[in-house]
Formats: sequence, C-alpha cells, structure tokens
Amino acid sequence: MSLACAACPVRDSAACSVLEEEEREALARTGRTREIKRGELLFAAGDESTACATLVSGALKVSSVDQDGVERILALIHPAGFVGELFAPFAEHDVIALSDSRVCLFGRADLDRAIETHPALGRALLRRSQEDLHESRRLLELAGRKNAGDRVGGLLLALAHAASDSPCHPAARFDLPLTRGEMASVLGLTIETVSRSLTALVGSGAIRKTGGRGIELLDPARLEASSA
Amino acid sequence: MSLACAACPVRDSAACSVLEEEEREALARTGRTREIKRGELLFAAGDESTACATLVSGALKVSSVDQDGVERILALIHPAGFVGELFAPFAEHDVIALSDSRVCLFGRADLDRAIETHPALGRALLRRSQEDLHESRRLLELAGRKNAGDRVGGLLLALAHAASDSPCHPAARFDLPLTRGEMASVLGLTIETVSRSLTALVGSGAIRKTGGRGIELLDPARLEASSA
DNA sequence: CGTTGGTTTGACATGGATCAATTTGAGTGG
DNA sequence: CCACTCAAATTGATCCATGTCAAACCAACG
Repeated sequence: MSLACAACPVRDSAACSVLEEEEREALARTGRTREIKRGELLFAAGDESTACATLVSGALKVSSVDQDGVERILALIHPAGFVGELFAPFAEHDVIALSDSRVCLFGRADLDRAIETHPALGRALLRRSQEDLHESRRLLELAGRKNAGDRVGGLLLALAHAASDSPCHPAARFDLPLTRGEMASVLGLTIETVSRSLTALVGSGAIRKTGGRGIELLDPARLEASSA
Repeated sequence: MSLACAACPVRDSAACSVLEEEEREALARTGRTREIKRGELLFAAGDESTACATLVSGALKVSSVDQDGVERILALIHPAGFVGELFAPFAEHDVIALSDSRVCLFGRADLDRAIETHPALGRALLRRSQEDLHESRRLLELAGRKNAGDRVGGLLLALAHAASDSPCHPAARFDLPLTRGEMASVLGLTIETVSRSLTALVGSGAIRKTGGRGIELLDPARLEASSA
C-alpha cells in the first residue's frame, strides 16, 4: 500500500512533518505502510538494517532477550516515534508491536537520500533522537528506583503522560497498553511483584482500577515519590 | 583560551571532524576550551541550556539525584563524546567530570548556525546521538541484570572496551576510571555489593586486581554471562 | 605520624524472587 | 445463553540475594 499522508494522524508531529508538501510526496512515493498485529516482529536483532519506520498508530516495544531467556524491554515507542538504524549495519534490538499498529516504512537508501537533499529532515531526526535519548535515560532512572512500588508508580505516571493529549499533564484516566508481564519487563521486576505493587497502590488510595485495563489516577502527586 | 584544533587528540573522531578545514576554523573561533577538575560541574540540571561541549580528554558522567539524595549515573562520556541539549531549553541532568578533563565549549546559537550552514555537521551529530542512544540502552540492559555479579562483570567488560584502542576487543588490562561508589551508582547497587562482587570475580579467577585501580581480565568470556 | 577518603569484610534484616494454587476475564463453540 | 478453555492476574508461603549498619583496613598526603 502506498502512503496517504493527507489523512495521516501524525502528519504534524512525525519527523516528516518538517518537509514541504512536494518533498513529503516524493518521500512518500519511496515508502509504504504496513500493518502489524500485536506481538508481531517488525525488526529482529541482528538483521541487516535495510529499513526504518515511523509509527503511525498503535505502540511498539524495543526489546532484547538476555542470557537466560528473559525479555527486557528497552524502550516504548508511541505514535510519531521513529525506529530503525540510520547508521549501524545491523539492528541492535528486536522491535515488536505491543498492540495492533500501523507504520510507515522507508528504505535506508531512500531515507539517506532524503536526509541528504533535505537537511531539515536530518535536523528533525536529530531532535527526535535526542528525545529518545532522554526517554531512555528517564527509563534508566525509573528502573533504578529502590522500591518496587516507586518503580510501578513512576511507570504509571509515564504511561499517563504518554496517554494524555496535553504534553505536560498526565491523563487522569487511561488504559494500560502493557500487560503485567510487560510492565515487569520494563522495570526489571517479576509479574507477581508488579501485581502486588498495584494492589498496594490501590489500597493506599493513589489509584483505582476501572474495568479490565483501565487505571484512574486519584493522587498523582503520591506517585511521584511514593514509599507506598 | 581559543581552540587549537591542529593538535586536538580527537580531531579525527569528534563530530567536528566532518567539517572542512576552513569550516572547522570558523566554528573554532566561536568556541573555547575549558579545563574541568575531577568532581567539578560542567552543566547543572535545570540550568538554561546555553552551551554544548565535546569532550577532548578525561571522562564525564551524566547523573541525577533521586528523591532520597542518592546519585544515579545515567551515562558515561568518553573522549570525542558530545554533551548538552541541542533543543531542550533546560539541561535535564547534571554533567560532572569523573577525572580531570578538557572540553570544547560551543554556544547553542553558534552551534545551531553551524548545523544550519553545514548539514554534514548535523548528520554527524545525528550519528553520535544514535550511538548515545544505543549506549544508554546497553546500560539499561546492564543495570537490569538479575545477579549483582553479572552487572559488575558486564560493567568491567564495557569499561575494558572503552579503554581499548581497538574498537572491537576489550583491553586486557586497564585502570578503573570509576570509584566503587560510582560503579554502584551506574549499576543501581551499593558500594558493598560492588566490592563483594569484585572479590568474588577475583576468587573465581575471572579477573585480577593489579595495583590500586588496575584490573586485568583473565577470562573475558566468563564475564559475558557469568553466574559468578 | 595522624587524618582522610576509599575499600573491604562481617553480621543481620528485609524486599522481592520463586514456587504453587486460585481467581478473573475474554473468547469460542455448542 | 451457558459451558469450556486458555491466558493473564492475583494471592499466599517460603527463601535468598542484596541492602543496611558497623567496624576494620589501606594508601595517599600533609
């Protein structure tokens, strides 16, 4: 399927938004969209890196599997996010869909050419890369907290921010995009500990569970630095 | 002090190495070098971000202090590395010298202008930013390992790689650039646990301590995935 | 020497991992 | 609409690795 930028939900926030209309059209002709089902692999660690992608809708995870077969989630990708190796010859990590997703795929060569001819695109990708770096460091802080409860609280807050339309306020109510196992894998905990921490947070009145995946933040301040 | 690129030890590896001679001279005129003593602060979290820096010699850490006053090291910067916010208005984290260091400082405005006029510089910074991102994710994997011994082993290996001139082989013998406390802060452990893990690694014959800061890798393979 | 900062070692307590069993919820087919 | 199935989530009981507290050690340096 070829690209339909006009109707793209991230046309104003993805890296390609810095391009002029005709430049975008040119790039669009070289790319294509792809649907990915939950759990499906977009890129595999070690694969030759021949393509990059912008996430249009859904959510992705960047993960690796450590020596004893336990998955470790290294990054969460939200719509308008960019994944893929721009320089390294091989993919470093797996990229997998957390939920049914849609991406825009670009060949490395085409993308290189586009960056070459449109410096603004390069700058946009640089900006995004720096944001990814900050995000990664935030995750490092999060996963390094001492109490399991603090980690889970921090993750909830981060997910609430990601789910919010407003960039600076967390959503008061949102659906968890992650299973307990995935939350555990992000935080370096076990499923059981995540579950227990959540029930503790409910018990302390900081959050409430609404329906299956729903979470309501009752006391966001408490989550910031809770010894709950 | 103004810049003396001709004698710069990282003139072929830092981001500015992609510039032509005269372009580099122009950028150099806007920048200046600065000496930083061990423990000194280069940038402080929350400061208005008015400058960026390339590390010429020494080593830096990017760190933050969590709610209970414990420092968390989020990244290690080696010579030719780049630090500073290119886009965010405020610095996110502290940047501190791990050892006596020398940096090249560039004003944000000057750097923006240089990127604007020399797209190759933007691409070089993009490449570096992606490498930093990989580095950060590697750290995330490292700090997420389950056994303290594995984490310490992995860190030793990473430091050995950084200390090596060859890009793909770890140095067989090198000096630790970090105190026990700093290693603990990178790995999310305590000083005592790091110390105990090291003596365990010595006991198992994987490494040897030579002199004060010296480490000799006897069995690098063991460090990769050691249950030591 | 004595002081100081970093390191090592020991004893003990505890938070989270592990193992195991039960409950919940979302399909799926009758 | 109900019964069945399967994956995910919760809860409980136990154990161990690492945190915590405390003391001794060591090398550098005045």
